[in-house]
Amino acid sequence: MSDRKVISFENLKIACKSCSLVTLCLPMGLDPEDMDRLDRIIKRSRPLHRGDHLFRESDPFECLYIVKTGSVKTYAPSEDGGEQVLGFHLPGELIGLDAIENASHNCSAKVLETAAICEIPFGHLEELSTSMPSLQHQMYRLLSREISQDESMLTLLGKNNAEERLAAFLLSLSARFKRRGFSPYDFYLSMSRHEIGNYLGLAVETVSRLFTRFQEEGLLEVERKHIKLLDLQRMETVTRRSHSDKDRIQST
Amino acid sequence: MSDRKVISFENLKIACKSCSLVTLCLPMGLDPEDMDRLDRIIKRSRPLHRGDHLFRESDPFECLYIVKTGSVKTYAPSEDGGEQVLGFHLPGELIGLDAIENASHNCSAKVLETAAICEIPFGHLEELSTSMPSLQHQMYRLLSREISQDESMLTLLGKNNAEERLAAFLLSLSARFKRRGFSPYDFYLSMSRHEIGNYLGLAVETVSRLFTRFQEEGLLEVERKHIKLLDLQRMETVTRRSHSDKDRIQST
DNA sequence: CTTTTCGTTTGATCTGGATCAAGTTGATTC
DNA sequence: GAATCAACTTGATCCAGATCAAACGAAAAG
Repeated sequence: MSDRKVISFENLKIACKSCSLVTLCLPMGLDPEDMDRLDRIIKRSRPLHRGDHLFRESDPFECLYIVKTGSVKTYAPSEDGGEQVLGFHLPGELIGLDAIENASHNCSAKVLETAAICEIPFGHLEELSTSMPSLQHQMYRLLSREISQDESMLTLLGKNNAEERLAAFLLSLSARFKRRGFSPYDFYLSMSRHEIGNYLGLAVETVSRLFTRFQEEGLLEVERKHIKLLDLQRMETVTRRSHSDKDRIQST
Repeated sequence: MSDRKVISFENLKIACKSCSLVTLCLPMGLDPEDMDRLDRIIKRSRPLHRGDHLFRESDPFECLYIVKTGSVKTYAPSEDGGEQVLGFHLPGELIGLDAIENASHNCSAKVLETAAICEIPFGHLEELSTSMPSLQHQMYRLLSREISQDESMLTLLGKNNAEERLAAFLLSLSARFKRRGFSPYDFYLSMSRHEIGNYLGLAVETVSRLFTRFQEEGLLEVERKHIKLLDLQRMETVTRRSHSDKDRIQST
């Protein structure tokens, strides 16, 4: 009887080959047959809502997750109730790669905006990649990319001041929205000022003041979560405003 | 004629199965036959000396490197001659994993202490791992571990103050020396104060003052590069001295 | 041996961003 | 509508750690 309902559910469960994310997601570059094989092990859950967890720290590691729609943050909770935000994840991005090693998650993943998620049982994925060199290659690439990203984040936290960090953050979001077919100039933040600050190693107040300052400088317009970047070019230069000649380490 | 020389060179070129690092290195856990297959693609170069580069940023990515003896630092050079130290690498540690994605290195690797290095052509390794599930699994684990480590470094830089960072750094070195059969209490630093500071996002002077302070507090004895940790237990508590209840983010 | 050089230490001062303290603005509930 | 509450903003103050400055010591070079 409730055929319509089933059908509308199924709409969310598009196969990889008909998914708009295919060019920037895990199956990227697989040939149609391989993509089908991968497709068969992927589970597509009903949408999760703001505040829901994909997994929590110390949960047993079963699956990798890919954001299909919506957004997700990952964070490392600390004993005392604090947390370090590790990343914000947009459609097509893979979550959980840091859990492979010790078979349990060492961060938590929480939904920021209602999200459709693809679940990939890692055991199956690993098995599949044994007989599918292109998939194995893709996994190596994605793992490696995650490392590169973490390293540039380390550089950002180690070397850049507050305004450089926020500028870099906004430009990163902008570029990622662009790749996904959204405007790189005009978008909504799915995270709070608090979460941005936490992610960037800054206090909320600093983030807030910087938004105000950037607006005064004509770099952007901001109204709550709504951001309009007015000058990407100039924002780019802000990320290097303090080109610190300091700590050069002379070659030995 | 120079048989002795050849033999002494060959001493450095021990096969994985007779290498003392086998329990914490790439071939860890492979069965003897697989280990031999891996062994055959590994190149063992003559020792490199302080200041030599394994590779530089933007070099084409050909190989992964494993430190066999000595130590190596990796760092991201920036346009203006500065750099961000990304890591210090001890025997058994794999270097270059961040280069897989874009086929060229995005950091540089420089020898700190005369080092024997194993070179692993990545193309061959990837090929091999296609037909060797245990090797593939090991690669996934090592890539994942790198991500975990980078993430805990992000937390350290984002949340911890100067003394917590240095304490954590010393304990990390201590634990890694211990795993390698060296004393966890008594060791030599192969990097300068400057490089430690750079790695931890601190000024040289701060690092120096902290060493002095730790010594005054009876946590360690330091004489130039020589460190004696007197109380690991207490040092552990130093890494959490400021348990900042701040930035809790209430669950939504 | 003396001189240079580079890494390190120590002291004095300065400052970016944290912290503290009020508001303000919207959204949600009653 | 009023009341509550959470997210955000803005201002005032403070401080950890950066920066500046100077000296010291070890090791290398002459």
